[in-house]
Amino acid sequence: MASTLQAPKGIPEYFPPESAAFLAVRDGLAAPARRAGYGYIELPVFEDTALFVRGVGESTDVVSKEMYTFTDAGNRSISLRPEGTAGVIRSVIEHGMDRAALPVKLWYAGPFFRAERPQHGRYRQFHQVGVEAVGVDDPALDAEVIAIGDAGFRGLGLTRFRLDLTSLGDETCRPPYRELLQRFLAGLDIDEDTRRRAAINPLRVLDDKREAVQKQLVDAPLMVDHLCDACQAHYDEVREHLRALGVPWTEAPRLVRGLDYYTKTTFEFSHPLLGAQSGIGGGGRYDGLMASLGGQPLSGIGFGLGTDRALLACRAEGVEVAGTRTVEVFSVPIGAAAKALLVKVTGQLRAAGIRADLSYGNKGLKGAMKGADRSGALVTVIVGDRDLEAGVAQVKDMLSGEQNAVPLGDLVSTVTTQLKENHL
RNA sequence: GUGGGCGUAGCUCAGCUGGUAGAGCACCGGGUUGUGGUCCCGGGGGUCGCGGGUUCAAGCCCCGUCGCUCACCCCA
Repeated sequence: MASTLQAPKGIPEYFPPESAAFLAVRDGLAAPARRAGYGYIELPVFEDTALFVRGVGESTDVVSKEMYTFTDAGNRSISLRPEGTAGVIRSVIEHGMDRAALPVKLWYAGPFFRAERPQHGRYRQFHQVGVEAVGVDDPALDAEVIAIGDAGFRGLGLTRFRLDLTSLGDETCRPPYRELLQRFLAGLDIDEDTRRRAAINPLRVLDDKREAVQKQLVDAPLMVDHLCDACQAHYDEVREHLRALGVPWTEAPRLVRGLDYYTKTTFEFSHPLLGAQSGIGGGGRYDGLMASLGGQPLSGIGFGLGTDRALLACRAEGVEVAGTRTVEVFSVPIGAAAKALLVKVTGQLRAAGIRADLSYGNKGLKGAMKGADRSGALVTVIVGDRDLEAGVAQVKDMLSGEQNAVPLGDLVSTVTTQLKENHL
């Protein structure tokens, strides 16, 4: 704080001990996807700006104002990735993944960047865990993706999140609905800004937060009442599978997405304890994206889950996501000869798969024991000249306080068994 | 991008109507020259976010700025 150098605005940093929870959340969110046969994909953090422009379209100020865009040394326009789907689809097309067995099922995790004004749960660098299932337009796959998201949050111990679900129709039924909605909105008493939105992205008006606007929208036509037969059947089947999978949801006919390429199934996970930025994940099916990026006209479905917000949700619910104990055995040397020995022993313990640490800095015994205590170790190994002469080490159980002399030759095996017997 | 609140030790915060900084926790050391977690004693730590202004005097008042925060906006 006294330093003049600080992290860029709006970027959360995770460091010990809290960073353990971040890792646990990230891995916990990804676990269900891995169990469901999704393969990991590692993508660039920046891409050709055109990828996002084409993917997102120019409908809102998302592209113009909220992307980190710069020109590189080769005079290329580059943007830090603001989301994951476009990059995944680009990679699928570029490497011909869609020419093998379908669906292509992928998961990813990493940082994303948006130049927004920060607030609780909204950061300029944030993290998402996402999946994409490309190439098969099967309602059962929609249900799988949604169930994976649900399982991710549930696996963390979260119980208070909700899942909103709806269908946005497709190229057959959405255009006529859109016109119908626009005609309805034209008759309302709304301000200039909203009128402009109604022209560009009428569905967005449906989730306007202002009560005065919402009051006028009670009789607004809803997409779910105007689905074509194919979309209706698709949506019905998704819900059937979700029921079978035991995933609870809420019908949310006013749930919208900002982008045109979203079709049919659309969903969002949110958490009531997070304030204004309550969305912890969301996704849906996209029919138009792949073709618009130059690939085959294949459908896909995916989601992005917010790692940072999921972590905030865990805190808000009081869910403990990561164990605090990082070390099992802590070694305390008294004197140089003992240190030389315990450096070696610590290496042997680690090689045996035990989390081991030792007291550095030639601390006094008392200080070193404090370090042992703080490390959370279950067992402490203490060695001084007296022990070296006798050919033993003192092995202390930190919970009971019991301490025994163990022949140096048996040290690693004794510690191993003691850990197993007492604490596993 | 717009508006409100906040910014004092590593952390959480106190500091009355302006009189040149405190607590708890944490950290280090001692009580216990080979033993932690409790207790007692002591210690190190602060350009009071930063810059400017008002004043004899600013942590406190004013302006700007950076950051955090809550909301708007937006939300791929």
